[in-house]
Amino acid sequence: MKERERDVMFIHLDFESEEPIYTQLIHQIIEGIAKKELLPGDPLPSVRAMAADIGINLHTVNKAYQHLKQEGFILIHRQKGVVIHPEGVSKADATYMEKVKRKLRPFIAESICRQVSEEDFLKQCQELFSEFKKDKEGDAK
Amino acid sequence: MKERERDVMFIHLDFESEEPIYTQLIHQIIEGIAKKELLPGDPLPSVRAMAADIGINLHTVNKAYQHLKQEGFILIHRQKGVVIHPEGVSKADATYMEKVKRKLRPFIAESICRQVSEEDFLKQCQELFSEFKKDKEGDAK
DNA sequence: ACATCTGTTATATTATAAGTATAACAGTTA
DNA sequence: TAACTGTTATACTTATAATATAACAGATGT
Repeated sequence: MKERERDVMFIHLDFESEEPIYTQLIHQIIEGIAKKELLPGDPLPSVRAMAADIGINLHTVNKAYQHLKQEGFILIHRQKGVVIHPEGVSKADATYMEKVKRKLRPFIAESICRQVSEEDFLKQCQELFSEFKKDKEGDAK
Repeated sequence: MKERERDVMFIHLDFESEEPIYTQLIHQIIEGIAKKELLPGDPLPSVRAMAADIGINLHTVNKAYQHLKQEGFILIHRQKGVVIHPEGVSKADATYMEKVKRKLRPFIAESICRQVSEEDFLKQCQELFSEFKKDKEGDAK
């Protein structure tokens, strides 16, 4: 077991990573939603509880929550609590797709330099999609 | 014409972006290689010339060059100059593919939340691949 | 020989971002 | 009343990004 890592609930943080903690938190929660481990209306721990659980400062958690709120992933009721957006995340529009494309470009450029075929690259994407849909098997009943 | 932007040769920088300048430089050069605008053996401007052309500090350029050197995109001959790696960039291995997958995961997770179908996501990737191969038409002769 | 170019190294400064540490405020709930 | 909620404010440390000079050592061209 490595040192600077923390696992709490579905949250996995790597304190050694160069990726900021609050960004990791954001991604972990979005992954939870994508995997249907977090459903619309589900409550999230308070900023203090989450901070205490994973051993970081409450402001770092708050920063992540604010970002998630701004992008429509969660709702924050002033004195109630934090919940996954009950009406689901807003669907992708043209602006979002352009953002994705802009962020994807560097990876594809480097992959082309390294002779990764278009087929192999798409295969990686497909594997990731499969990974996220794996946990949806409970839908069968 | 916007203010804080600079276009020199194939290099396009956005000083308003939150993406660091040296990172933008790295990506622009890698894109140039991917598009075959920069071929193995082609010279790159000296750190001072490049810095003067795009109006930034030579250390910022040097930082980008060092990264590109470390990852095998360019060669730096001490008192000669900087050239695109004559023997091409090293091919992708399993480690690189894992890195790509790890970086891709957050985008796919968010896309799933926003109800982007696997097909639509793959289409975006295909469009990017097409974009990079567009400039390869000169191969016909 | 001399001046000019090359990458490299060193030092210093400014600005910004990340993360933490306390503290307090205003509502809610038990 | 006590314990909880998100929020705000202030202060501090650390790291990174970017700039500004300056100098060194080797190569090149005149």
